[in-house]
Amino acid sequence: MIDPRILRDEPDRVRAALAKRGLSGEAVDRALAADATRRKAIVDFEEKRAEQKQLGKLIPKASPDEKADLLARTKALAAEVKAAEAAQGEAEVAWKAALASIPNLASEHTPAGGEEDFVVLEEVGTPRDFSAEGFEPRDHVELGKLLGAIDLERGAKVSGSRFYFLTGVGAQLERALVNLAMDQAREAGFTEVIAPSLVKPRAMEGTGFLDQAADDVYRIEGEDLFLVGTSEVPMAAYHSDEILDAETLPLRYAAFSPCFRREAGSHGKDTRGIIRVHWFDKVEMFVYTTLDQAEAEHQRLLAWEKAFLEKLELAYRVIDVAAGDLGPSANAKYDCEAWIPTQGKYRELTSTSNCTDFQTRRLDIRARFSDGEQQRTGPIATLNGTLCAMTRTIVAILETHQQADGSVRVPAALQPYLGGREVLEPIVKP
RNA sequence: GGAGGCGUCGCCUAGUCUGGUCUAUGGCGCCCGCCUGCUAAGCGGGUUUGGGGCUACAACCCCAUCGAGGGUUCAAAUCCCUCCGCCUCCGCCA
Repeated sequence: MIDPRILRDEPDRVRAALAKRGLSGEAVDRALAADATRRKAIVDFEEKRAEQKQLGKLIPKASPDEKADLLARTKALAAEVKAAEAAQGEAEVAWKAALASIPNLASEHTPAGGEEDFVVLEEVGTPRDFSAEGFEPRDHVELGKLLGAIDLERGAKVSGSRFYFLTGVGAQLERALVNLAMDQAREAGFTEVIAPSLVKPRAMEGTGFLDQAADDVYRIEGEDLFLVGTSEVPMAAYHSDEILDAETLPLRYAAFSPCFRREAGSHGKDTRGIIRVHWFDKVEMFVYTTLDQAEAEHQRLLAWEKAFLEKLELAYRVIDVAAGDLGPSANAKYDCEAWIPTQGKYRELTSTSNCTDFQTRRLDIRARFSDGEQQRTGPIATLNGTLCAMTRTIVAILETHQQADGSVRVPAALQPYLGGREVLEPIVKP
C-alpha cells in the first residue's frame, strides 16, 4: 500500500499518479473519507476505554455502597466500549481496503498510458540476419525436436496444453542456465536461495498478486495455499513482520523456484512452443534496500540482467514499461526483450521492478535506522528482477544460435556449464 | 495422522492454579549520565511495537499490545473456545 501520509497531505499527487495509469481518482476520495471515519472511531473508543479503566480501578477499593453504584455505571459503559471497539475495527478494515485499492505511484520517468506506450531505452546487439546467411531459421519447437530437447506432445499428454518436458540437452541446458545465473548472482554478492513455491494468502496479498492478477494465480483446492507465479512472492514475504537492521541493507537474494501461471485471458496467445507455459523455472533477484537507494538499485538490477543476456550473446532491447502496465506494486519497471528470429520481434525475457515501500508496508517490514544518536524505524523498499526464466531463455538461445544443419552453437560463457560442449548436435536428422 | 508439553515488551525469566495491588518482575545486553589517570567495577536513569491527540515526523498525554482471533466478566497475561508456531514421543514417508 502507499504511504498514508502522502495520501493525506498530497491527495492530488496520488490522483495524478492514478491518471497516469489510466485510472480515476475516485479511490483517493474513498480512502480519505475512510481515514476520517477511522480516526474519529479511534478517538471515540479510546475515550470510552480510558473512562472504563478509571472506574475499574476504583472497584476493588470501594466500600460496599460505592461498589454497587460503580458496578452499575461501569456495566453500562462496558456495552458502549464494546460497540466503540467494534466500530473502530470496522473503520480500520474499511480504511485498509480503500488504501489497498490504490496502486503504487508511478515514477517520474515512467511513461503514461498502457501496454503499447512503453519507451525503448536502448537496443543491444544486432538481430541475426538469416536471409544473408542463406537459410530459413527453424523455430524452437522444431529445434527442440531435432535436438531431443523439448517434448511438447508428451507434455500435453501428461499435463495438458502449455506443458512440456525438457529432455536430454534441454534438461542439461536448464541446469546449465540455473548454475550460470546462480554463479553470477553469488559473485555479485547475492545470497542463493531455493524458495517454496506454495505460499499462504498473506504472501500473495502482500505482493499485490491478488489484486489485478488474481485470475492468473493457482489455488490449492481445500487448502489455504497458492502456487506462486514468481519467487518474488516468497522472497518478499521472507522478512514479513520483521524489523531489519538498516546496517545490513541491502539484502540481496537470488532465488530459484518453479513458477506457475494460469495464463487466464491469454487463450490463443503464444500457443506454440514454450514461450507461454503454465509452469517454468526461474532464478529471480530480490532486494531489500533503503528508499534512498531504491532507484540506484533498480539500475543495478537492470545492469545484472543485461550482463546475463550478453553472456548468452543475445540481441535485445530494454523498454521502460508504461504506468498502466506496471502491476499494482511497481513504481517503475524495465523489461529486457530478446530478439526471437522466427517471430521477427523482441519478446520479454526479463523484467525488473522497483516496488519502493508498497510491498513492505503490506507485509509489515521495516528497518531500524540510527541517525546519529536517535533511533527510528522506517519503511524500506523491495525490488525484484528476473535473472533467468528458463523456458524463454532456452527459446532465445536455440533460435538465435542455430545453424543451417539444425545444430545450435553454445555461447562461450555457457560452455563450461555444459561440459565444455561448443555445439548441440541434432539427434534426429533434419 | 495420534499423544503430550510450550509460546511473556532484544535474549533469558517471575507472574497463570487462587481474575483487580500487573502502570508485567528480575537478570543479561544495549543507550545516557555520574564517578574515575585510562579501562574495568560501582552508582543513577532509560531501553517493545503500532496507533491517536497536540504538533516541528521533538517533548508531552492517551489507547492498544503477554503467539493470533473470539468468548465469559464491571474487570483477563491469568478462566473458556478456535487457530497458528515450536519442542518431545509414536505412526508414515523423500
